[in-house]
Amino acid sequence: MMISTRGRYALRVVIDLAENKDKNYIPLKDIAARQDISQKYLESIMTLLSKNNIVDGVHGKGGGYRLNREPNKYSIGEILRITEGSLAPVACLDCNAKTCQRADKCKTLPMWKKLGKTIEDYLDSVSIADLI
Amino acid sequence: MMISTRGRYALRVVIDLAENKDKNYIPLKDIAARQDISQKYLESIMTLLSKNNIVDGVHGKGGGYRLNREPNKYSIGEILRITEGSLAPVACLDCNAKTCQRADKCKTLPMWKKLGKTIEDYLDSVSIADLI
DNA sequence: TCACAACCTAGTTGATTGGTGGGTAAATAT
DNA sequence: ATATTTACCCACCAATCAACTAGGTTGTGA
Repeated sequence: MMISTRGRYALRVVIDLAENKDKNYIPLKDIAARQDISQKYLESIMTLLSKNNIVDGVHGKGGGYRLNREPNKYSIGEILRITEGSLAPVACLDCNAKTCQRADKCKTLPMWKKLGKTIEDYLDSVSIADLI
Repeated sequence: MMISTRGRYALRVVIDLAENKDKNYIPLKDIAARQDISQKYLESIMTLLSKNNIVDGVHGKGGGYRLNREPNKYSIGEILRITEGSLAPVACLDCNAKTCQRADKCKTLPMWKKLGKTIEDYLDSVSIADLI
């Protein structure tokens, strides 16, 4: 299992925001209700998305969240990389992994790298607009 | 992170056995030493591989493990599917997952399916012989 | 019958997942 | 002003899993 609920929920939220981008600033309560996801849990995900400039959040009455780009400007890969931390299929490929001392003679490393690139290429090639 | 040490170690063991397939029945002790992996931990992995007909194991003196096919007859996907249980990138795609009631209207499911197929296709296209 | 090696069962430790609870800060409506 | 609404922040928690470890049992060859 590679992608946890954090990443999957984040995608669903961004899609939800994209589908409602005419009415700007949507309160989290509405999204949580529509998507049937715990509002409290979504909060932590939205903070991540907000801090990483995926959405804009506005406090107070009439506030909520809004996309800051057109849906076709979001790739799935970008959102998942933020919420999942990394898309690497094995620990050895994680950017902040200490380099394995077997790396130079490792028979499997090139295969893992190619797998990783295959995954990233696919996820970067699909946009939120493609999913609506 | 998708592939754990179980799957990665399993691949390294099979590669090790493939590289030493002339001298048949190699004790786990030797493999563990060469690969610098805890012998005890490897035991549980080997039992999996043995039960799933990836290797043949023989008890007693002169015993050990041996591949039961040519290296090019093992795909990476087959070995990982056994050791990891599933290669599905999300829980929704796991074969023994209860089908989500949102599935029919889920905007992301087709994308996950395509990602899953991309991953499986790649891993099934590479054989152990390709890694030696 | 001894040594060797696979196989079996049952822990343990630490991290991660998927949350919950209880606030504070900012913006708007009244 | 004040109440209400909303994002945002911090700490905690239960369950699960990963990655081992310990100790024993069974089968095999010399």
